[in-house]
Amino acid sequence: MPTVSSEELAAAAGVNSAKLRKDFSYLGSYGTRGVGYDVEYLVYQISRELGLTQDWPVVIVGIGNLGAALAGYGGFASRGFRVAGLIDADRAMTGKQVAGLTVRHTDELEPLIKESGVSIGVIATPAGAAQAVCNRLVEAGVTSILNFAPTVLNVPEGVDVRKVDLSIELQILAFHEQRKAGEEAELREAEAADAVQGGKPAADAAARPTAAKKRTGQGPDGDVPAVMPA
Amino acid sequence: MPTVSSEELAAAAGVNSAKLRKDFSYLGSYGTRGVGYDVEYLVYQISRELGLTQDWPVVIVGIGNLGAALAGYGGFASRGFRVAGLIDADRAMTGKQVAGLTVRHTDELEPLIKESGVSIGVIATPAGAAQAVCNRLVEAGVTSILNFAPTVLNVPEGVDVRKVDLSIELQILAFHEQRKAGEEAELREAEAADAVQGGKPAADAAARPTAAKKRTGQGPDGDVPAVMPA
DNA sequence: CCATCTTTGTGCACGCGTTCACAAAGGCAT
DNA sequence: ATGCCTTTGTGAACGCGTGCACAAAGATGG
Ligand SMILES: NC(=O)c1ccc[n+]([C@@H]2O[C@H](COP(=O)([O-])OP(=O)(O)OC[C@H]3O[C@@H](n4cnc5c(N)ncnc54)[C@H](O)[C@@H]3O)[C@@H](O)[C@H]2O)c1
Ligand SMILES: NC(=O)c1ccc[n+]([C@@H]2O[C@H](COP(=O)([O-])OP(=O)(O)OC[C@H]3O[C@@H](n4cnc5c(N)ncnc54)[C@H](O)[C@@H]3O)[C@@H](O)[C@H]2O)c1
Repeated sequence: MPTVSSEELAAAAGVNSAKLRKDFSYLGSYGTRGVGYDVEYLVYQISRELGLTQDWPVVIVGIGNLGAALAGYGGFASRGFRVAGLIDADRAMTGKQVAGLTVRHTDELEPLIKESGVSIGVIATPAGAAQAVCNRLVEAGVTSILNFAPTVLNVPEGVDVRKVDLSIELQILAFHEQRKAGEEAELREAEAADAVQGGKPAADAAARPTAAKKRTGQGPDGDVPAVMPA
Repeated sequence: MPTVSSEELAAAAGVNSAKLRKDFSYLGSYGTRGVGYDVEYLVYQISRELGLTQDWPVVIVGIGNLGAALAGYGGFASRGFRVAGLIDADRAMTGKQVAGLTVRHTDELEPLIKESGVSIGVIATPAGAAQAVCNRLVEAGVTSILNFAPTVLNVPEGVDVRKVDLSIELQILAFHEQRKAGEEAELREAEAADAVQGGKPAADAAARPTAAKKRTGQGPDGDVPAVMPA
């Protein structure tokens, strides 16, 4: 398959083809009208733009359950990331082999960063230690941080932080789950109310009516979730 | 601290106070003008709205490095999530204790979900197995899925999927990192160009001029990242 | 060489989330 | 009781991303 059209790519990615073309247009005009995009060339251009053609050394701090899993994760290497070092404060951990790498003590954090030219740090320590670790990383020259600890990190301007909070991910799912349950209950209510005509409940459920529209005064304080955007 | 103002909360969270008030208003009018919000009451209302007052049983499928870390993570229980069961396809894993729970074989997936009333599933299997696992989860009644495998899952309508892709998180950081480097380089160029007057480089850097504005024709194909929104 | 057909690149409009700004509400001191 | 001061709740405006629709471009066949 030497070329692809924006339509095909959009269908595969589940997005609008116009959006996809507009996004590509920011990278330049790499397509050929009437034909589509040259796959190989496009992959290269996107890779280059995303920085995948570079080698990014990364340091992981906090080699506990999560840190160890991350250290051994093969999916990083394939995207151009290389684990340059593993750091832990626990002396018992120091020197141990994790995923083929030797765990080094926190004391060696700064020299490691400077020697390896690390600019991306991953924090997988307990929440209490995260800010202190963050400060040391930034001080040593790290300008991008991926934070797994459930804390908001304060960093100087010019430093990027991305936070991955798995509890919040689950909470978001639970929130929608609760809403789904509430909608269903309300639907059943409505069904029972006008049970005169034999409606098509399945079709109604699929049509997703804007249920729970207004706070229905049924509980003392409204046990049904309020309506908010998205 | 019995009450807080929207201004205080907004500062702590790093958002606009008007946005925060408008968000709260979707839950109802729980504030008192001239005073602020009653902390205890607000916490309860938000918890209830988010579904934190409920108990959410969760099943984790794929007890490898990541799955085991998740199983042992204490941060879930504190938000109302309870690991109802651990599932793995590897017979060697079956029966083993992980984080105080016994790993059960994939055969027991359906009965586990039905017995425990699980509606949220976590997929931590290799990418190749993810879709099959997803299908079985959905078939058994799970309507929310947290997916760690680097694959796009196809699910029927009414099922929510959230995907956590750690490689993409790193890629986003690397992308900004690359852009920062490009901006700096361009800044140094500009500095060298009008080095006639002794400017204040530090202040300039802080002001973050919209550098890299247009594709500067310096490389054969532009080695500087293009400009795109956000 | 011209006509036709496909697909790109993009101007424009729409919709939604965010922010501004202010009237209304309530506490509190006099 | 009255007036002042603080803070909420929200209408209106703004900005930005998304999607529509189409002209321009280029390939392809006659
Ligand atoms: N395990 C999970 O699945 C999971 C999920 C979501 C979030 N998290 C978060 O990730 C972080 C780590 O989780 P975990 O389960 O791996 O915890 P863990 O206790 O297993 O590991 C923490 C590690 O950090 C090390 N450490 C402590 N202080 C340090 C410091 N100042 N410098 C360097 N290393 C230090 C400890 O020695 C330990 O090895 C926690 O903040 C946790 O909330 C974990
Ligand atoms: N380890 C990480 O830090 C990390 C980071 C990002 C993403 N991921 C992704 O998470 C997934 C798991 O990663 P891992 O490092 O834990 O891998 P792993 O190989 O250590 O664990 C995978 C586990 O899944 C089990 N499994 C395989 N097929 C199964 C099936 N059909 N049903 C049930 N269980 C099955 C295996 O027996 C194994 O125990 C992968 O998709 C990986 O790409 C992992």
